[in-house]
Amino acid sequence: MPVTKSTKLKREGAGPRSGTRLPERRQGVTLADVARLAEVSEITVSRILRNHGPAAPATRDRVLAAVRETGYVPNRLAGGLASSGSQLVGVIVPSLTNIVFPEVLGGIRAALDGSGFQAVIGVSDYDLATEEELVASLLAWRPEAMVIAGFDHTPAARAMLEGSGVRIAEIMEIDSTPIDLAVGHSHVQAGFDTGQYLLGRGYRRFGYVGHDWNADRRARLRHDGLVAALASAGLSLVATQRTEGPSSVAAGREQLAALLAQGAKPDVVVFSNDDMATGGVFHCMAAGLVPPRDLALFGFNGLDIGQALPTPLSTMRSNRFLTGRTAVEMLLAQRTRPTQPQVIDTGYEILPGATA
Amino acid sequence: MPVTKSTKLKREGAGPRSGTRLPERRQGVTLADVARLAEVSEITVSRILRNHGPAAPATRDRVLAAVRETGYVPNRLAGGLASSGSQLVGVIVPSLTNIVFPEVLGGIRAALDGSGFQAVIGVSDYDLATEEELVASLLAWRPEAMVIAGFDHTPAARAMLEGSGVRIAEIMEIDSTPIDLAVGHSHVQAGFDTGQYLLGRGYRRFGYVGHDWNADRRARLRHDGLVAALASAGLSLVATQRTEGPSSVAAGREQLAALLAQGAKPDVVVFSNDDMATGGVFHCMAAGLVPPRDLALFGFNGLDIGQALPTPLSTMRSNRFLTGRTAVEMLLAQRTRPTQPQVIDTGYEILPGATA
DNA sequence: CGCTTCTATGTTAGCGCTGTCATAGTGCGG
DNA sequence: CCGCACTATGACAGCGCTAACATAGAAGCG
Repeated sequence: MPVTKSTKLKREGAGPRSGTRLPERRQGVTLADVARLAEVSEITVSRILRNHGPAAPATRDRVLAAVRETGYVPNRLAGGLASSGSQLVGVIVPSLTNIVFPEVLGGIRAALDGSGFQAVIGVSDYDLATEEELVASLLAWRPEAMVIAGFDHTPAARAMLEGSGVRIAEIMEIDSTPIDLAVGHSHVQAGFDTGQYLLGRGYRRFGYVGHDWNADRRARLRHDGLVAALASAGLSLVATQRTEGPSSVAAGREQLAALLAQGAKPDVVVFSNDDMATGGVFHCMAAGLVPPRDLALFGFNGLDIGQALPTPLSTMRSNRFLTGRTAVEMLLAQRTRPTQPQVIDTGYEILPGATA
Repeated sequence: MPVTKSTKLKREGAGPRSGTRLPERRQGVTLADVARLAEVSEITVSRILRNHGPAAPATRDRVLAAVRETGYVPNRLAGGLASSGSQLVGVIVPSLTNIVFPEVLGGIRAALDGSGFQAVIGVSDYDLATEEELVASLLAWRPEAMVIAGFDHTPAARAMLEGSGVRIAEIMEIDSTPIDLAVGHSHVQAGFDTGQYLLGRGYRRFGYVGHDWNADRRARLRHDGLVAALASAGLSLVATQRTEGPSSVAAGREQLAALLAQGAKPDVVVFSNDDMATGGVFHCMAAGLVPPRDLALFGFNGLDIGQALPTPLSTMRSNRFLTGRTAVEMLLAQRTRPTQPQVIDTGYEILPGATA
C-alpha cells in the first residue's frame, strides 16, 4: 500500500524534516515552513523579511513570530540565485599581516555598513597566480563589485575581471590606467616628494633600505620616484640594501645594519615603509646612533607604531581607510562601468616627525 | 475565464535572454551555453568541471575548450543550492587590526588550502550585537563550518550557532565549555604562569597596565590569573592602570607613564599584551629608564615587534597560527558534531627576552 | 454606483546548477 | 553471441527563493 501522503506530517516546531531516510538532515527550516506556520504564502514571508512591498501589520507580526519560533535563517544561496544579486563585494588584498590592508578593509567595511552588502575577502600572498585563482573563485559568487589591490594581474585574471561586467576598483595606487576605477595615490610622486622634502632639509647622501620588489611593486615605484628626485638634483643613492623577504621590523633593523656596514656613510636613509624604518630606529638605538643627529631616517605609511616611538618617525602618511571607503562608495554609487576609467587620488602628507 | 497560460517563450540560443526588455543582461554565460558549444549535455559539462564521474578524453577536451572560449565562470550560488553544500567556512573575529587575528586567519587559510573550501570572514569590532548579526549573516550562506573567536555570544547568536547543526569551533581560549569544539589556550593559566614566573625571578611589587576589558575578555582572564598567582604568594598588585580604548602602542606608552605617576614604585609591570608592553618600552626609553634594571616589563603574545626591540621584550608566546589551523583541521576531519564538546590546548611558552 | 486606484496577498515560472536514475555503447568470458 | 559489468552520457526533477504578473478587497470619486 502506498505511503500516506497528504497531511504531510506537519513538522511541528523546527527540526529536521523526517523524510523517507535517516531522520537527520542538515538544516531544515525553509520559507515554506515559516509560511505554513504563519498561514500565509511563501512570497508574503519573503516580502516581509525583505521589507519589500506592502504588508498588513497583523500579518507581519504573525510572520515574524513564526520566524522566531522556527529559528528560520534565510538561504542566501537560493535568494541570490533567484534574484541574481548576491549582495556581495569581492575584495582581494595581498596580505592581512601588513597592517595597511586591514586598515583598507576597515574603510571598505565602513562604506558597506548599512548597505546590506557584505565583503568577501581573498588574500593573494603577493602571488599573481593565487590572485588569479581568487578572482575566479570570488567571481563565482557573482559579486556586485570587486575591489582589488594594485594593477598587476595575470592576463587571465584581467580578462575575467573585464569580462565579468561587474564594477572593479583597483586600489592603493594610481600610477597605471585602471580597468574601471582606481583609488589611491601615486607612489612615484610620493617617492619623488620624499626626495624633494629631504633635499630641502639639506640631506645629500641618501641611503635606501627596502624589501622584496617583486611582491611589493608599489615600494619599487616609491624608490623610483625617490631616485628621480635625487637625479633632478644631480645626486644618486650612495648605498642600497634590500631584503628578499617581506617587510618587517626585524628586516629593517638587519638591513640598516648591513647598509651601514657597507661604509658609504649616508646622512639619511629612506626606508621602503614604516615597518622597515621602525627596525631602523631600533638599530640606531642599539648602536648608539641618535637620529637625526647621527643619521636621519624616513619611512612611508604613517603607521601608529612609528608615531609612538620615543622619537616619532619622519614619514609620509597615506590614507588607507579613506581609500577603502572611497572605492566602495564610488562602486556602489554607480552600478555600471563608466565609459572612461576613473581615477581618484586620496593623497598623502608628510609627517615631519623627529628622525629627519 | 482563465488566463492564457502555456507556451512560455522559449529562449532560443545563448546570450542574454531575449525578453521583452533591454538586451543587456548582467552576465550571460551559463552551463547551457558551454554545453551547446561543446555539443554535450549540461550535466556532462558539470561533471567534467568538477572531476566527478567518468568522461572520455575527447569530450573533456571539447568541453574545456568551450569553457575557455566562452569565459564561463560557474555560478556557485546555483551550485551550492543544488548540491546543498557551499564549500564555505564562516569565520568571525573581533578585529583585523590587532595582528593576532590575521595570524589566526593565516592558520585557517593554511588548513583550507587545497580543500576547495573558502573562508568568509566577518569582523565584529569586539561588539556582541555586531557578532550576532554576523552569525546570522554568515549562516545564511550555509557554511559547512564556523570558526568564531571566544565564548562570549548573545543568547540569540548562541541559539543560531547551536541550531544550525554545522560544526562550530570557538577559538583563542579554552576557559569555558564550548558548544562543539574549543581550540586555544587557557588565559587564566597563562596569567597565573606569568605571575609565577616573575615571582620566581624575584619581583614582588607588581604593576598592571591594561586596556578595555569589556571588549577583550581574554585580557581580563589573564589579569585574573596573574592576581591569583600573586595572591598565592600573599601579594597583590601595587598599582593598576587601564585605558578605556583598545590596546595600542601609544596607549601602552601613556598608561605606563600614568601608572608610574601614581607613585607606587613597582619593580615589574605586566601589560595586557605586547602592543601595550612595546609602548611601555618606549616610555622607558623616553624617560631614561633602563629595563629591567630600573623597571621590568612583561607582555603577552610574543609578537615580532616585541622581539625586534633593541631590548627584546619578555613575554609569553601564544600559537595563533597553530590555533587557526588546528581548528579548521578538526572541523573538516569530522563533519558532524561530537557528542561531547572537545577542547584542544595549543599552549604557550615564556619568551625570556631581556626586559624582565 | 460604476470605475479607477490602492493595498494586501497569491500563483506561476524560473534562477543555474547537481543528484538520481535511466540509457546507450563496449569489451569479454563462456 | 548472450548476458554482465563497465563506461560514457543524458533526461528530469528540484534545491529555496524571488520577479512578474494576477487577483481580491477597500477606498476614493464624480
